[in-house]
Amino acid sequence: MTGAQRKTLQDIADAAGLSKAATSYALRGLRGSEATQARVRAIADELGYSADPIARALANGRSGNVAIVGSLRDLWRQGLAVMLSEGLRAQELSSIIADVDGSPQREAAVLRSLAAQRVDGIIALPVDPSAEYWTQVPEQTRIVSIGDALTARPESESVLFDNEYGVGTALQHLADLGHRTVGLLAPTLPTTPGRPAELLAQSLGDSMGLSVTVSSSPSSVHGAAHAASQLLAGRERPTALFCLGDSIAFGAYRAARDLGLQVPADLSILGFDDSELASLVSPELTTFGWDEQAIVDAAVSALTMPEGTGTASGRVMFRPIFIDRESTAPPSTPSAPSH
Amino acid sequence: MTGAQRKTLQDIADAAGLSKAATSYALRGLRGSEATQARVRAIADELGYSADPIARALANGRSGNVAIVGSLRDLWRQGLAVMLSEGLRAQELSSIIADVDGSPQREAAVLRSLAAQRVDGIIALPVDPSAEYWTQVPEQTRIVSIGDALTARPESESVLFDNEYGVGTALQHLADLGHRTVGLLAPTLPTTPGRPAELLAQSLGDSMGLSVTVSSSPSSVHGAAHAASQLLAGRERPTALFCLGDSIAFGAYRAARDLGLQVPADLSILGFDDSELASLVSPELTTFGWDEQAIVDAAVSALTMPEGTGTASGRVMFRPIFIDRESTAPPSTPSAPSH
DNA sequence: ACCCTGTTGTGAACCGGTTCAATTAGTTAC
DNA sequence: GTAACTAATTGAACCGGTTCACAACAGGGT
Repeated sequence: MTGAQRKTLQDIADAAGLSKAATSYALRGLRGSEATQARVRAIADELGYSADPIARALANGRSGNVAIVGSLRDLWRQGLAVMLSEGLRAQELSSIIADVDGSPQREAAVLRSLAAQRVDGIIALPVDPSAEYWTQVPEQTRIVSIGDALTARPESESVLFDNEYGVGTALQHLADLGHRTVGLLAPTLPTTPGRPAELLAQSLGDSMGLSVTVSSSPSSVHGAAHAASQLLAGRERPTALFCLGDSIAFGAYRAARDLGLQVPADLSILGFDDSELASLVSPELTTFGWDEQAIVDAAVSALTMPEGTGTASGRVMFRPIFIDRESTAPPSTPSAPSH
Repeated sequence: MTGAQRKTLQDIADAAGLSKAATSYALRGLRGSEATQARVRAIADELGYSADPIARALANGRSGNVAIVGSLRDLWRQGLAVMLSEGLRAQELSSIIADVDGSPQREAAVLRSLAAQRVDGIIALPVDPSAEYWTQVPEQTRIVSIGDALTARPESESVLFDNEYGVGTALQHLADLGHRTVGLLAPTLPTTPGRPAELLAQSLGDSMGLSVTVSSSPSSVHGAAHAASQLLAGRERPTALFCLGDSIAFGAYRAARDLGLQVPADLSILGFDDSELASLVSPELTTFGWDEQAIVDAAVSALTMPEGTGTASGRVMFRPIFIDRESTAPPSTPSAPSH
């Protein structure tokens, strides 16, 4: 039934008694009288015409598809990737999702292969934001990075997270509850030198009189459980755990359960990146959420925005939203003075 | 630094002292002597040439990108979508992910808009597999559907799930434990008439002497909690709940907790679609898992496979894998005879 | 009338590949 | 030595749009 041949620009031109050129201009409203434009437009959608994106892409040099690259291991990023793809689709852009699985080597490789694909934009959830390889992609390919700015590419735009605010409120919350020693579980991000969040936590903790022990953990529930139990097995057991990622927090729950610790009575757990499951586990996880849709919109519009519009600095910052649920409480034993 | 202009086919031709045509053939190994082919190939990658996918697409009429459409609400499908996108990328195919959010109307609309995009393949996780609108997409666009075959498009290939086996093992497991009345929570899928799983459960349950009450539930944790508590509030409270989807199962946990029921002592819960979180909740969820990678590979190869290769029927079937954890147990009170 | 400017419309070239039909070179056969 | 056939190579057309440079024509001003 769908046997009708695709209509081409020439078909419309013929039907309108105009040249290809005039028709092309008219359809895009670039030239010709109002009357002609309307007439051509009418004919076009009467015949069910729509321009072939491929031909158009070839002619004007842009492919119309962008890549979403980064480490998509955890649920949060995975969801974000899907939302981004959706958001781009709304702008008539196709997307390629490339999971680099947490490895800078793969990230570099993917970037290289992307060059051949002629993507005309990249949204990155960078594994290694300070890597040099980000300069390998041609300058005219716009890059928007989410989470961290690309140090090697200062002209690229970024959507940042206000970690200072997040870490600050988290530690303040714990300090207010009376905790004195807290453990911080940060995701393992290979090569990235100087993780801002950890450093922030150390200095902010200091100023609040908290002793913060930092430990890194894979983003998987199992890996995190392992990392958490090691942290809890230390001689000065922290009374609260601040987990940079809900998956890690879930791992911490498991570790607590394995060690026979009650949450939040014996151990407070604080998450990050509110997931749908956060309110499911028992006790419900106190965590930080994001306005994901806003983040996606910001990233998409940063990518599609004409040159240098928007914020002067080329960066937008989002604040996490504190969601106080049930997994934090004052420490049961007032943090003993050393031993 | 990356200032070098893109190499075009003509550049290679010049460097090799051949015509554009000869070069094109040689690069693809379609014509010319072995020697020439090798030489051209060498020159090409010495100059760092790679064919522009857009120009190629225009010339041979296929766009090289496929769409992944369907309801991507739950974590499982979301993860699958990302894996599919990855799998397609490995075959040099870009993908467009379109979430239709569970609405057949949106599904129809998305399909319509996809036609304009000239996708040359679709992988569907159909909301309404029996809808007529699947015939709207041109026949030459290959469709692979996952989960349900498209009744309106018998020629399309499908990757199916062996529900009979899954439901059978699930009910058998519950029957063996001594349960007599079980509730089935199936996801709400609007318009889909005659949900096979429900029917299956009814008849299989009959043959095992089980009384199965079917109820539908949204796939979100909250919605499911609501649906579950309604089911549990019925006068003949089931002693076990079989949830078609882990998210629903998590909702059931929450409902049980709200009602003060112990899992699995007072209520057994059985999930479906093993998620990473299944082993996290307490007690760990007994559920069914899938070999997702195999499913993805099957779908991708069904899409890329040349005409009519593969299974004669055009369908592959996967069996869920039973994962026995902690959330099922014999019913505490032997299922009372009515009241 | 005449020049100037501004708008509408046009043919042709172009984007970067693929493919057809025709030409040229290279073998083998008699 | 030449007919006969196969393999290598090529120019030109094509895919379906966009864009440039220029022609045709309108109205305004003096």
